[in-house]
Amino acid sequence: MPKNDRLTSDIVISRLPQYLRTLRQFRGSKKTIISKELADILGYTAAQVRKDLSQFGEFGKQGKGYNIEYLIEQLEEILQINRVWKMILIGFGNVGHGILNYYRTPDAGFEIVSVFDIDPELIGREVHGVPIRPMNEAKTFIQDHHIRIALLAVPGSEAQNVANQLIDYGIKGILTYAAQNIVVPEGVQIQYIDPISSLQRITYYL
Amino acid sequence: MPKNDRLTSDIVISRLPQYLRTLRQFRGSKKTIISKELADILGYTAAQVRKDLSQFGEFGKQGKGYNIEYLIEQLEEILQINRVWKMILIGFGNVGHGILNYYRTPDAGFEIVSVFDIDPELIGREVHGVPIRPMNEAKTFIQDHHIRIALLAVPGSEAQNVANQLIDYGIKGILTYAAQNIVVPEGVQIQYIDPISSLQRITYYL
DNA sequence: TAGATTGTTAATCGATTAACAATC
DNA sequence: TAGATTGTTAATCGATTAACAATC
Repeated sequence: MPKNDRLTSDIVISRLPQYLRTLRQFRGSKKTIISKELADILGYTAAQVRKDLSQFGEFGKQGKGYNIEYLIEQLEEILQINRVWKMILIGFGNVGHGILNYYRTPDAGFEIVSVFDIDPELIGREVHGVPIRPMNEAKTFIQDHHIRIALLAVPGSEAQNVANQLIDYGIKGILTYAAQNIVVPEGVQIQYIDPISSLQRITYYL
Repeated sequence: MPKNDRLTSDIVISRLPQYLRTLRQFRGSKKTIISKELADILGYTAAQVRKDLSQFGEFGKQGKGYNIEYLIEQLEEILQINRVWKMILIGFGNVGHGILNYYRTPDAGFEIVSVFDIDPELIGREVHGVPIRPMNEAKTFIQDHHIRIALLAVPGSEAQNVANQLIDYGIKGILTYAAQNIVVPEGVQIQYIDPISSLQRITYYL
């Protein structure tokens, strides 16, 4: 039972997946890890690691550190990834195609169960076992399968419109690959994958 | 001449690409934009937009706002993207394939000029006009073509090793798609594209 | 000129870190 | 038990925001 009361800031949440990823690397090779180790690998301070984790419970043991298996379990529960999330992918152009490929390794607990597009050429096809359906079936599909998460790979000019539709159909989380800001109502989560912005951050320093 | 003396924090830099992207959307439709508009679209405050921009110069006019074309130019200069950056892509599995597709639209000032892989099946092929070369030619290629940026799409277990090599060969900026932390020396920039972490941030709130 | 909005200062807010008592 | 490391408090640091004089 996390003691998080939504007082936890988003910046703390954004570090949890990093802790989890690092812990998984050590899984098997040893049993416990101390805050300083975790911190050094990720470039944080030991105090910050302990502070972040302490927001959700007391997972460590004084003098010993954190049990890796146990902390992984706890983080998976906090992040709600101790199950498989079924997602839909909207748009099957260059980007969408790449995304579908990316998620073929389903180890991560996220699975694309259907693609949607408006191109009649694509509709009805099946790629890597995932069917491509027409956009106008999205509403029914989302509702019938209780889909909460959508991956957006449509042209930037369409992104906001499509997002609005999806939210209307019941989608609560959107991961968009369109380099376009999307405004979402309270209670809907949006995350951006924007390699160009990342590259621009790199070139600034070169 | 930016008055930035490396006192500018990375968090400010990370917002510049967002400002730029938003400005480009408005390009054509109007001549000027005020800080409040820019802020509202991105979910910031007007004060923050003005403060961020003021770190680099006085780009606005009291009573008028910012000339969009001019501000775009300035941001492009600050971010050093008023030219085309030639990049190499390391690894041509599922992920690498998707990445190559992604950068086929070369409007953004970033271009993949060569792919490198170790798979003999792939080496020698050419995809979308981009040749796939053996890893052992990377050093010469990087040095001959003065490549500064590499996209990394190798298995997580290889990421650190390959990054070390690339840095040794002269690479100064790495955008990695591997879900693995990479330690780089001072002066080398690293950015992570990690959709799984982004999804985990989403599921936390669901 | 009057109105609007910038650039910047000072105040506030929040996040990070240092330090240490608690305890494994 | 002695040594190590946690969880947490208090101090510090840095980022955001409010407010306003300067000025287009």
